[in-house]
Amino acid sequence: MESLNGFKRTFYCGDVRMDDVGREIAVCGWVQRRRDLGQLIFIDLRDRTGILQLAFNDLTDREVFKKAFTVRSEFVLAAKGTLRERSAKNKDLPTGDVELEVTELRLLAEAETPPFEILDNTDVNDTLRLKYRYLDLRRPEMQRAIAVRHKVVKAARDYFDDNGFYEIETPMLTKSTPEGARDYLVPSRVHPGKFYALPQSPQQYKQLLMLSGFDRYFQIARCFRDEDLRADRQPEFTQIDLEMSFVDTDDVIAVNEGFLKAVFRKVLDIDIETPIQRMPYAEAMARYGSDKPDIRFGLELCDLSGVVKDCGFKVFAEPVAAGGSVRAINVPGGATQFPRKQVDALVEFVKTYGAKGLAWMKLGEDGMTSSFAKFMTDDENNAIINGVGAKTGDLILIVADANDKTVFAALGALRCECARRLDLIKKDDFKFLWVTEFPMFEYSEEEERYVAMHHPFTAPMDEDVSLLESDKKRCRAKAYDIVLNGTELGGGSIRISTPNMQKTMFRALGFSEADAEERFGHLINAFKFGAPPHGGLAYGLDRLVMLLVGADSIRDVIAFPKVQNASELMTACPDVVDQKQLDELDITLKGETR
RNA sequence: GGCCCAGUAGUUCAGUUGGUUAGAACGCCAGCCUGUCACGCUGGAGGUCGACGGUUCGAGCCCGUUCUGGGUCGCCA
Repeated sequence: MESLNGFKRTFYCGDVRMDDVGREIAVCGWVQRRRDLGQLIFIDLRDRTGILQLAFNDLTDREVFKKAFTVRSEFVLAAKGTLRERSAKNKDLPTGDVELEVTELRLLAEAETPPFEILDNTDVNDTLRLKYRYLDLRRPEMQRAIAVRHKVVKAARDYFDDNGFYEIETPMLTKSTPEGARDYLVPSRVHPGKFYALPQSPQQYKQLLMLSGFDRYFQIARCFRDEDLRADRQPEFTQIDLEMSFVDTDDVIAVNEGFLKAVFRKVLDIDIETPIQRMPYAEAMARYGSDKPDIRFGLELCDLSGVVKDCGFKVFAEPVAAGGSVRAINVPGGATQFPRKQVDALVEFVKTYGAKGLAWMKLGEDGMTSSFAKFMTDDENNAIINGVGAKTGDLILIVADANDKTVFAALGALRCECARRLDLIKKDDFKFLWVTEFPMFEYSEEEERYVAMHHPFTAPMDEDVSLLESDKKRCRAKAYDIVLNGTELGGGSIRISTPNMQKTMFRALGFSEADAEERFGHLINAFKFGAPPHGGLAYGLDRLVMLLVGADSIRDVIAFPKVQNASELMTACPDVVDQKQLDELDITLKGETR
């Protein structure tokens, strides 16, 4: 192999054009492909910008040609020569009008045949991709995702700097707070038996920064949550986190609409319309069955509780009587587009969300069929049809449950499933939505108490302060989420900034004063010294990038992601450690673990 | 913790009712080829059918267990 030995690259492969013809240029990169025509060899050289064709001719330069003959896929080359116009052009390639007539070639590294081809649109097993992540990342698609990620971060730094925000780092080794997600714990050598926690978010620190007078803060913050993974959830992820002083909801929203505008302009050259539509949580649930509705398509929910509350069909009447509801989606054209088999699949689909079943009614050309017709009178059936505004050819899908949460969960998911099956979703459409006025509390079956829906530092809406302790179910918070195409991109709130309100909040959550002091004493104490009204928001950077590049999995926008069981296939971590390390940390493992 | 899906050549897949020597494409190797660009042509190598156990005269195929990966419910203040 040869060394660089003074070789200087003058161009990236993807950057050369007709204007550069005649120039002596030098490029470096990996061999995408070699085409051997006998006395001619072409090599496609790839770097992060694209591909440039290198040309070798046995008759013109025998020595260089012989070298090119030994080259294989993924070899690392440096090539110098004169750029010339091609006799046969490739209009599919940005550099397709030109090629490099190589006069000097250096083989910087050989390469074994990779376990999979370095190509876009290859559907290689995830296990293999992740084990050889460094090869997977060579694919142009992945290079683009990582580049977009960089652009978003750069846009964030530029935008927030332009708007008077300071970027401030907060600690990675922090105190464990049992509310919320499970913490990743870090043992302390200096304090045997004690543990740090990796941050789930910089929440408390950024609030303290407001109290310290920094007024506007942002951070590209790594966050950690020891919970199960999903297609859009990793245990280690990145937030674009921000906080502002002397603001109310409208101020935070305005700054963030500016930010989203800037990002979409810089990354996709798309103009987002502002102001972005806002919708209270209650309306989002009622119309879409979700607090992060995808508003690119209709299929809205319809409440049939009033229509069916006295009907003869127990499956409908009883849940209403028990305080639940009966709701429906009307799928236009569904009667013809969903044959019986697909409807059965939808029935199974809603069961995964806890629904006991899915009642359906088809308004076919040749009459009505339904899964419950025999339990209903004609008038009752007609009331349902009129209730949802169905026409001939439509399919009505109904979920009934004594618990509204189940009805919303099932229909909210069903709505999206139907849209997917009917191909109603345009992938390049970006529909933003602010969801506002979230409930302050939600009831935790597991803990048998009300817990903070957002977090315990969220301020209640001014008109609902009196409900904090008297009517938790109806109490709303100054919390808002930014939703894009059915994905929660970010969320935030106006925070509690007075010790009294914070105490009331902890009391409402059922913390004793001692509990609150133990867990959040530093914050309560700090607020005694003058906290400005403040609020902020945090984006999931990974999700934002996912949507910008149209990726289906969050793994495709993270350079080195974890798999479903939270391990990393390339380095095979987590892994066991030496006994010596454990001894230093005063940690004993249960026998069966090792 | 629950449910669903997948695992066959380096890769992506096919493999009929359980039946002779498990196939294709791409990739890889060799030869030929002066304008290719998914080059072409000819030939070749390459398999623990994820693993273990069972049923059977006989298992890639059926059954059980398990491993790996994916999706999802719970969970994710």
